[in-house]
Amino acid sequence: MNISTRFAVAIHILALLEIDKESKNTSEWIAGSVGTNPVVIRRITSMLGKAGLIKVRPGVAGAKLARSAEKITLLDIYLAVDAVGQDSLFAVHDHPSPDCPVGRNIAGAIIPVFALAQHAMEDVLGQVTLAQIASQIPV
Amino acid sequence: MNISTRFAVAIHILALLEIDKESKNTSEWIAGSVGTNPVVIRRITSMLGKAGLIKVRPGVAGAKLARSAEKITLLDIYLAVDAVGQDSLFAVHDHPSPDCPVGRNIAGAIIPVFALAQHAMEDVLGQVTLAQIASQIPV
DNA sequence: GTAAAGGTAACTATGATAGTTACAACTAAT
DNA sequence: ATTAGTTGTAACTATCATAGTTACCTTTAC
Repeated sequence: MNISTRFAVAIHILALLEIDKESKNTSEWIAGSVGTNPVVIRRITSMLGKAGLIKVRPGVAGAKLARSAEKITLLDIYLAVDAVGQDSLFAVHDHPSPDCPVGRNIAGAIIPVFALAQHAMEDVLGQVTLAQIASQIPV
Repeated sequence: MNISTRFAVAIHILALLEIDKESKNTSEWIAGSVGTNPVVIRRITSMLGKAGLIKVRPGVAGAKLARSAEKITLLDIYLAVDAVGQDSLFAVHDHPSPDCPVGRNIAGAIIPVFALAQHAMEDVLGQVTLAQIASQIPV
């Protein structure tokens, strides 16, 4: 079980926008770099646009970062594309028995730990900027 | 996208074995507490047994912890049930273009960050023991 | 030998993902 | 104003993991 490539593709798209400011960066062009279908790209750029990370307009070719790459973290991207729902990285079974002490209390015991673990992961993402990723890509 | 309930159910099973040492703890009994089918339980106890966390024997009712609950962390359980493959919490798209600088280098730029993030999450799990979980369940 | 239990294969239903086609809506250029 | 190019999005498909279920073999205890 893993987090959708949607997240990795979103990072790819934004890195491309940061680095290749000359090209038109249409969904078709981006799709070529990512190696997928333009609709997949448009689905993701639509989410990135709604989250305010990029500026896209219907009918007009290309997309642009809405703010500088230093001010976009991987966590921003992760949240934008809904990579993992809030506190839902770990699923918990739905119907433990209310007649058993363990069944009654297990969710309460593990959910806080799951939340801590998820937040630890997200904190790492929050400390890495798009600029840092882009800086590792030679022009 | 989230991590299978298999992990939460495994914790539930082990907590039950720790707390309810009197009952026979057959797969059917455990299934009642978890609220699922006995085969689902047997699938998981089989994995826990192969990982050396519990002792189970074909034909003989019940399962027992193979070592004390203080010495079993949630990370041990997570690894036992293969909740997430090694360094595979985050998926990366397969076919970026080798003709594009971003396509060529994006995987190398993000995979180390993904690994750090996953490890941060796993570290939290490694710091919580089964005994701590069990202690939160009133008898 | 028999009853009770675990181990496991096989099948189904469900849900998320990713790819694809199709088309409406929009913009810019002429 | 028309047209070409582009985005936005719905709809459909294929694939995969999960979880539930039935069935049956094997093993153990008595």
